[in-house]
Amino acid sequence: MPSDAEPAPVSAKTPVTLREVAATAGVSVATASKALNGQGRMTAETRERIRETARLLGFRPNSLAQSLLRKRSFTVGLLTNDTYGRFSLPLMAGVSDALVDKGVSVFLCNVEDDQRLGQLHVEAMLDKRVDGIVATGKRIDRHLPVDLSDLRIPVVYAFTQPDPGAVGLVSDDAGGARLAVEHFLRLGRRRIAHVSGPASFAVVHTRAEAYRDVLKENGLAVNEPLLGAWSEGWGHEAVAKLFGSAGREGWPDAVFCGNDQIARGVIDALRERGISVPDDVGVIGFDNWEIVAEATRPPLTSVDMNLSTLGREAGLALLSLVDGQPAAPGIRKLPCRLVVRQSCGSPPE
Amino acid sequence: MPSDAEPAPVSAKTPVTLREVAATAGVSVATASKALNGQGRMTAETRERIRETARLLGFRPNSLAQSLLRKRSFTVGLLTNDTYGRFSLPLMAGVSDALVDKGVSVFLCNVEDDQRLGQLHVEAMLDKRVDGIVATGKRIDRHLPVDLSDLRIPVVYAFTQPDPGAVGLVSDDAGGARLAVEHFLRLGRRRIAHVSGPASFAVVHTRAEAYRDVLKENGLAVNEPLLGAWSEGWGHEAVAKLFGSAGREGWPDAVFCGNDQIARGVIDALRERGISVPDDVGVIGFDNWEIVAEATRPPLTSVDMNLSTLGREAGLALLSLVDGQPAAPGIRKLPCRLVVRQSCGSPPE
DNA sequence: GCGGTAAGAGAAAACCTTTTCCCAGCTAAG
DNA sequence: CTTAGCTGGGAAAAGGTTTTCTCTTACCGC
Repeated sequence: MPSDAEPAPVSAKTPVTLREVAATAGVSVATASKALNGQGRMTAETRERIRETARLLGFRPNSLAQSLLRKRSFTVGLLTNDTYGRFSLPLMAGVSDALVDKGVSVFLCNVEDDQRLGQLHVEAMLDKRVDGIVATGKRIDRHLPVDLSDLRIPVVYAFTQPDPGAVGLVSDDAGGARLAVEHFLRLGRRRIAHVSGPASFAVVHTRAEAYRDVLKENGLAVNEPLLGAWSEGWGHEAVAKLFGSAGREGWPDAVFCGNDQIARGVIDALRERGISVPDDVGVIGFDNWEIVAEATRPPLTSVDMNLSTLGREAGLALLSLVDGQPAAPGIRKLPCRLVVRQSCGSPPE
Repeated sequence: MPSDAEPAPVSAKTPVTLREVAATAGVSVATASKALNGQGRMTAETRERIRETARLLGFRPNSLAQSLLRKRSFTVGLLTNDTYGRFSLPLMAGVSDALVDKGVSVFLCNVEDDQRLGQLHVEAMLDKRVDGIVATGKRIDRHLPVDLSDLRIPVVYAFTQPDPGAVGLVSDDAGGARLAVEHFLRLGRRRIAHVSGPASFAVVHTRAEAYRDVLKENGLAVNEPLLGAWSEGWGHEAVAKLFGSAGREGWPDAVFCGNDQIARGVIDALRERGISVPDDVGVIGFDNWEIVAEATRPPLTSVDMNLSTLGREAGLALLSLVDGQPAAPGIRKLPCRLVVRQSCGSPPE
């Protein structure tokens, strides 16, 4: 059979089964299976011949059959209530990236804040025998609208409130805030204000606390943080409060903002008042939302929560749990990083 | 056995099989299967007894086994190269929403622009026997870095360039642009400018064409569209070009922008020049990116591409393809809608 | 030449469900 | 009483793979 090197029919109309490979190679399915998996004992030639046959036929094992037998589906579920938000995006991508290399696929499950939807998705995942679940959300201090506490499969929580005794990963918000305030200090700024979001968010207090701590540690006066909304509008208002009164000498020379939108509002408001950023006042944001941070004038220095890494770590943690490695329960905090742009000025040489 | 109504052990440590249900109910697995699926013939009591047993035991059929037999996995893949972007988000959510009700789960596959990653994901999906694939991207005029043209499963393209002869869904950009320009006309504006993104994008030309058409149809002068970047910065520059020269009488009284970021730049730049929006100039954006549109001062009227609906339609189209309904190949355009805020003023009573 | 051993390969069970076919028992008609 | 027809339910195959067990053959040392 002088066949010219025919390419593997990678997209044959009907999938080729192990049975066919075995028949073509003239062996039993058992032998074929072992040859392809590197199991069992056989002559090197036999093994190679079978492998070659499989390659030629474009054989790909049916995952469903494998999963059924191995009790391992190489599939995990990703539960989120923030499908439209920007936090879960890098997180989801991180999870997916970490897992695709190991042959694990990810089910995307958007539950909004709907109990029924959550139940529906969890049941669908369980039926499909996912190996584990990553639960993620838009707020560190809120639960997803589903109960994952008593499942027979491992669950990892990322950027959402974990059940007690579970494995959780969150960003180190306190550390992130520290990064920002200490950056200001290194640049010689001393009158540092903090403008943040609503008091109902846990991160607002975590960051505010860290802000106070750093100032105290350095013997500086602590201004009570201004809490409001996560919006540009609040940034404008906050500037009015901070820079409205009295003489220049009472004004802050730095504003640490709870997110990038507030920071944007602050920068715009300062410009409208003729106050220069970064010459008169330095500004740092939080989230490092590039599309905002790069559009402010000047571009905004901001704290990045490394959500993509967080997702990646969550994926890996889940995987090792699935493999039976016992993971230390509790919340693990992953460091943030400061992305320096031009809203703080340069350090004195 | 006076058992108190014990709740179904919904999360038993090991899944209950049909075999166990059958044994408990004292029938064969065949009968049990038929009872639960409403197939076969048996006394109503038998059927009910089996169902009750299954409920009590918390039986849930193993999807893997079902899929293997039925050759239908109730699983589809969602391929995207825009995991970080905001276009695919609502789209993905739409797809997922449309399918979860039918018991279909969605694999999230982020391929970036990486051929290898694309190949990897497609093979993983094929191995897992997905019933079909939705391909989506960040640009209507670009291909994903994978070849889906010769798969044995149906593929639907949404918001990305489809292969010839395939089913594709995109937003009606021309219609969207029309919506914007005609809105201006209804408000009595006559000197309408168009500021858009880079010429390398197909949508830029589609929208510009529609812009010209509407003006011509109404016997108005057509200003050549200003093409630049998708950024706020370009919005500022464009304002300098449009409003820098000559006397007020040459200025536009409306600017239709290619996206919301440009629109934001335009609005900010106009304010800095003391030109009032909407009194002197109306502004309309494109994309209806709420976080931007609601932060402009005044809030931005914008064209929404209904991406969520697009995703939903794509999901449903794929499903009917999977069910063997032949779908008309070619590109289907879904209408946009205009979301009116305050950047254009009110219509004359 | 014989017992022992190891290599090479296959048969069959297992995973869990669905579906087709068949059987036993009963009723009613002839 | 025989036969046809129906009813309720079970046996078994199918789906594709992995794995354990078993079998055959050949080789080695004595």
